Amino acid sequence: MTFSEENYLKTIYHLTSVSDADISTNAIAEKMETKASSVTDMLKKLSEKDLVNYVKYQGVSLTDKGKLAAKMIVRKHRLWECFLVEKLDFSWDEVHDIAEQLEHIKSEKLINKLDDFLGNPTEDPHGDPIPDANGRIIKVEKELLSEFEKNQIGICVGVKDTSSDFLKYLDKQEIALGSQIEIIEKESFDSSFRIRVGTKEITISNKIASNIYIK
Amino acid sequence: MTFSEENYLKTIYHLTSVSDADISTNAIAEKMETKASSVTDMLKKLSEKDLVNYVKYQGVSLTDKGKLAAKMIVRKHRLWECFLVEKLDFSWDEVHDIAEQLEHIKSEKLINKLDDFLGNPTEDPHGDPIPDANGRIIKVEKELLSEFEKNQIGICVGVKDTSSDFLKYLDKQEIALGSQIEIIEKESFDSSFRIRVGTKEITISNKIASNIYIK
DNA sequence: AATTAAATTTAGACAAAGCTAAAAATTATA
DNA sequence: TATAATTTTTAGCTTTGTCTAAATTTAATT
Ligand SMILES: [Mn+2]
Ligand SMILES: [Mn+2]
Ligand SMILES: [Mn+2]
Ligand SMILES: [Mn+2]
Repeated sequence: MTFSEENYLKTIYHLTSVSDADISTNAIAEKMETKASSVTDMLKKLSEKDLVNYVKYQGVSLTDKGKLAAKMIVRKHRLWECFLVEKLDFSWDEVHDIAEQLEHIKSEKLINKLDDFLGNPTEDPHGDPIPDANGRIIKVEKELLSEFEKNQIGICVGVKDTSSDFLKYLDKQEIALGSQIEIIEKESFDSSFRIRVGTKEITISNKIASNIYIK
Repeated sequence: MTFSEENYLKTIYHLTSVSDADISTNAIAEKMETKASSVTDMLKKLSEKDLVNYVKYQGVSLTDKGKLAAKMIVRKHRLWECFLVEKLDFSWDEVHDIAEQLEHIKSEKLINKLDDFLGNPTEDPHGDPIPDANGRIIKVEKELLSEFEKNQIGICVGVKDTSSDFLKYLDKQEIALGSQIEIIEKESFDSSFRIRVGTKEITISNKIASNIYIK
């Protein structure tokens, strides 16, 4: 399997996890910053290899084989992110791009040994679940901070947007995985929030609140 | 720089370290298990990028820029081999192929942090030197066991052949880096050796002896 | 020095993965 | 429902890295 094929599978997998319905050519093209015509070419190839169910003009979905392959790539990506943060002391906003490369290293033995070396983590540095060697995922209940109401208290357990910019913003506000967050006020006009993080009180926009997962 | 370009540079670098003279197209083709015509194409491209000095029909050598690039790839290869052996508990005969993939990961920060994490090793699991971040190499004096004479004693500090087969043979004979080796007898007929490794006495062929480095 | 052999390069082809522009199918709208 | 807009596919071209077969250059041998 080529890097490119792996990247398409991963993208389809991620798009599937939000929409459930078949994925459109354009959706893939947009997410991968490529052209629809290139996507069509690749879908034919992946279909030929029984990794996706593809019907012309009707969108695409992963086969069982394709889904497992995608999960294994996600597993590698997230385990390498753990390694970078926990062993090499990278910050959580620096690891994604490097993991994008490392996820394509081919060696089952390597990834399983890495998994053990890291103590078989179930979540990556952004709170996303890590599939095990069989593709099984432990799903954790979590809600967006934006869905919370006044006086509710929760723990930050993940982020929806994992861009470096957003993560750096959270660092600045001292919001990290494990931080306790209390809703002091919810402004009805713009749905912004007044929250308490640790000892500090801050105001965050609704856009920020809808990218933080709370439990 | 593409994977392929990096592999050519590395190959030229390794061939240079044994012969010193300009490297022939055929020598590169043989080592890379590719065709001479493919090599010619690539040499033109590398020359265009000032990574090699290439004169048609006259062979090729690395420029300073090319040599530094090659050393950085070797640095990554050997540091990853250390990681695999020391942290993930791979044996020395399993790591080369995985390192062939890992050496192409692009991130200076990653490799320097990995270097620190490993305690800045100067040698890889096969006794080969690891260039530092500036490309400097600490050369260690070493001689082939085959050059040794009766009654001499030395320590195994490296291997010339790093194939899995040879390394497994050494494992079987309980020869490892750091093993003390004493020449008991050198057979004049076939230049084979009777040696003592630790408490055991064994006989090895000249071919074996000329792939073990001793200090 | 002439001829033969070996090494090297060139020419032309191919697969992978991308692109643009045009055609076709689907969906939305008047 | 007919037309317009959007989405998707096809056709044809490009780059990278490879190959085979033919041509050229260099080296070796009579
Ligand atoms: Mn990531
Ligand atoms: Mn992540
Ligand atoms: Mn190696
Ligand atoms: Mn090595």
